[in-house]
Amino acid sequence: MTSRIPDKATVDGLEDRWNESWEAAGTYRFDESATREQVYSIDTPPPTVSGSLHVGHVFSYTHTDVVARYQRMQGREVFYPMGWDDNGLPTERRVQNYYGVRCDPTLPYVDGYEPPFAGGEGKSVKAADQQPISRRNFVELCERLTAEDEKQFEALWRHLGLSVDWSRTYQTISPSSQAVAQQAFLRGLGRGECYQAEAPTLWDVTFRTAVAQAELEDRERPGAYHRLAFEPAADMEEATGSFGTVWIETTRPELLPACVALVAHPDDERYQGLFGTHVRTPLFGVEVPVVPHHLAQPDKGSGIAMICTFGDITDVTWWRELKLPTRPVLGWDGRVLPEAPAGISSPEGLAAYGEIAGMTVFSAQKRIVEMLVEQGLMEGEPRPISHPVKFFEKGDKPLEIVTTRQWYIRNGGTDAALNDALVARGAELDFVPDFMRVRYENWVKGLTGDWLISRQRFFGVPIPVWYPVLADGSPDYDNPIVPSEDALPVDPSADVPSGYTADQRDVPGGFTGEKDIMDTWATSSLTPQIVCGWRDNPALFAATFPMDLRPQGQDIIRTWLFSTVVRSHAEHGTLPWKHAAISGWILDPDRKKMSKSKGNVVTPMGLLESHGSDAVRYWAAAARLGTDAAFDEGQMKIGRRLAMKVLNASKFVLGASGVATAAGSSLAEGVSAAAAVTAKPVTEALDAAMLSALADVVDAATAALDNYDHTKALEVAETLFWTFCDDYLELVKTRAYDGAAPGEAIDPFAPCSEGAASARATLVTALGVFLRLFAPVLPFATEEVWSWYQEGSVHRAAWPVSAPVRAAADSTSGGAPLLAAAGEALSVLRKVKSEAKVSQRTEIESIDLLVPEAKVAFVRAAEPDLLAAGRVRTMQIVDAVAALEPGVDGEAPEDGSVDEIADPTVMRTENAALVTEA
RNA sequence: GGGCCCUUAGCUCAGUUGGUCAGAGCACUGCGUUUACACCGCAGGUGUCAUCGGUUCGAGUCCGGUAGGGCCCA
Repeated sequence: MTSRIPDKATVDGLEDRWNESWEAAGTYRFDESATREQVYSIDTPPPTVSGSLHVGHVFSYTHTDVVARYQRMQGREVFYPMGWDDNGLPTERRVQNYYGVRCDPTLPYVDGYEPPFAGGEGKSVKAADQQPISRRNFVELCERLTAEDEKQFEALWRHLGLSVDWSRTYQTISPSSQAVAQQAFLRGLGRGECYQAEAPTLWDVTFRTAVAQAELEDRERPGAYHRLAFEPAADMEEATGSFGTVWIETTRPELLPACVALVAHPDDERYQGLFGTHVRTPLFGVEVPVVPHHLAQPDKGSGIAMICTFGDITDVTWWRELKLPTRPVLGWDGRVLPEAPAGISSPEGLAAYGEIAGMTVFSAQKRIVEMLVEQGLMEGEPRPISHPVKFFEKGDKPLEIVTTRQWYIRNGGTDAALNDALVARGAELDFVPDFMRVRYENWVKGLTGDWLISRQRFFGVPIPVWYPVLADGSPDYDNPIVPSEDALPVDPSADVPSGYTADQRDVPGGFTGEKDIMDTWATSSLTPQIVCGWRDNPALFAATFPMDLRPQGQDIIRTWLFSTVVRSHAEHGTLPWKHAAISGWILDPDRKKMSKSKGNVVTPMGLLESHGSDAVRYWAAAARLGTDAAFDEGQMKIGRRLAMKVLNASKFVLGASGVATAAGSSLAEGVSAAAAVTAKPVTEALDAAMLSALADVVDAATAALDNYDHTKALEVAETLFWTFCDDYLELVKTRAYDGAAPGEAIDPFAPCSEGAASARATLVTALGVFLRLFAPVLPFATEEVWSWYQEGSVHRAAWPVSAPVRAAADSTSGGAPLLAAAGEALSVLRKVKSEAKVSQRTEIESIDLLVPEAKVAFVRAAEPDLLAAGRVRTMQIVDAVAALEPGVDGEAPEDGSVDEIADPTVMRTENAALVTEA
């Protein structure tokens, strides 16, 4: 072998070598001068850097990379940036635990602050042990940690071989991302899509922030029904005469002071006479009406329930639709408010309230129950149940509902026309696989309110408004002061609005800054605008937007995908992308969704290092979009075997064709040798059949990839490649060597027999096609081979087209069936030796090959190659059907095979005479 | 409670519009020191296509029911 081509091929170590080379050559650099028609743009999901990457990420990002590499080879200029989602609550929590700190916005900034420790990963630090620091110090720590995380993420992605343009990374917290988020917000404010409202809001008491509908999840939690006595008020006694105590059942007796009504189903006969009359709440003695509403469930508890402001979202619906008063009792810390709500006025009521004021929900419930029991207002013991309770998906305490001023974006939750328009956008989008569209539609049609975007947190994009401070010192929320777009990004808590001076902050007649930040989705819903340069690079924006592809997980269709559609629809009146490719989950071998803990045991970098990146990519590419896949290291081993096979088969092809000899002197020689070899005519039927089959595969793989079906593309290429290695190479080996002795270097420019030239042309042509077909999935092994005898990168080479391959093959018909028939014949010749338990090198003195009639011509066409590959001296090819007729083949089977079980559609042998070694 | 996906060989999965669709690979067994490859090659058999009905000349394939698994939403 030459020095260029290693004596012993290996897939190990290719990652670092080629990553350096690609970086140096700018192989994946995006050319900004490209036009929209030339560009293929991908809206890659920015991973949350505060989490860790797991095998699921490797899986889905590989899918996207296969698309990127394919499109690049198709000649598109691929716009494939990578972002980091470092904005938001997950980062805050990680910083708290990693550095043992907590943000206290009232504290001053400390220059040169160093946290108590670093690296407290994994364990959570109790709030009491966290050092309180200023907001600016806290944000600096967030930035410091995310920068570290981002380095590690990039290293992993590079090792995996993602062909992103690493000069185009972005962060969702960067100033330019903030500016985009703020500009989009201000545009929305101008159009009325962004608005603020004082309304009941789902509230996480741990994080003390509002939470959006999309961030909710139900969790089954134990609770208990408490049966409480409501005494009739005067009007009820009058109306009903004898109606006594009304018993209701509730899981939240602590909300009794917030009770504003009782509700029953309008058709519930038990309570017909009560509607419109009043009862008095136990302990607090507040008169509340009994009202009918269809959402009341007659079969739950006693069929009549108390409405509190607010116990759950049904309470909110009742409160709104029935226009009930507001009597909140919980504050944003999750504790009972110090002051009793309006309505409680009796000394007994106020005294009872005093007993629970300031308590947590848990303690308040306990105390209320004690009081109810003492006064005989509760019947029996609490009845334990298990019921679904709303949680913030990242929280661990049940959500409360608190009335606060918040910012919203219209998303069709309150506007039927907008809802229809957004459903129509979903119909316009090409979901891969198509059934994922249903998830989008279900979500959009089921929205019950607009998108709440304000968060009472610290690390995020500030809502870019100020408010005038009125003479009484209160903010004038109705008249926000906005910055100009060219001043963005702004931090209203630090920056001063134009027309004001810093000393006017928070004083009457002055201004006050909005303290809330935006939810992280309010920024990440703008990834197309961020990466495409909407704000600051109009030429780039024109060349890349609307984008071609949004790859993402199915779990965030309702959040990321939908919110991106909402923003693009509002700002640009278009879809943000044409296609949405949805990857499935990785499942444990026991078919459960891969858990975080298990995902961490198998670290992605460990996998890549032990199997090789190409092997792991193969495993990922072998799973279809939208389909859950098993975590299967066996599949990675197969991928590794394929990559090894690519290297070894390539070594053979280049050696037997003589290209390796030329490449040994210089790459340029190798290139011209490959050109010279492939320029020779393909004269042999078997060679033509190989190329014809290959042309079919090129067409099938191309069609599959155009359809985002990387699995099919890989499968067809892989199947033919194994036929190429196992059968075709073996068949033409002898012919291609053209009499060269073992180890003898073949001169690719020297004259050779027509048959050898035909074989060599086919081998080198096929190799070039296979390498390019595999390049998107196995970028390292294919690039390695490409470098042995071709200039430039295989990843910038043109995707193969079938026409020239087919043209080279058209001298003889036969195609794939001929190749298959020759392979089958080779197989039965091998079987003779395998069953005789002798080496495949053993020669066959003579043999009869019984061939189904339809294949006879094919086998004859490949006869010389079969004789050579099978080491057969004389072979009689016989029609298998005719052979069944006694005497037609001239003799009875001598080897004892029985004709009556023979199937004339199956190729087989008879009368084999092996040469016994002396 | 509603929606979506899945159930094919021991395992992981293909099976386009109903008609060679009963398939691949892995695993397993046997053989083999081949002028690419031991991180290898060759040769082997394995299935009531979850289940029950229906449509059809014909059903893994289309329709309905049931059971199990997964996910999403109430």
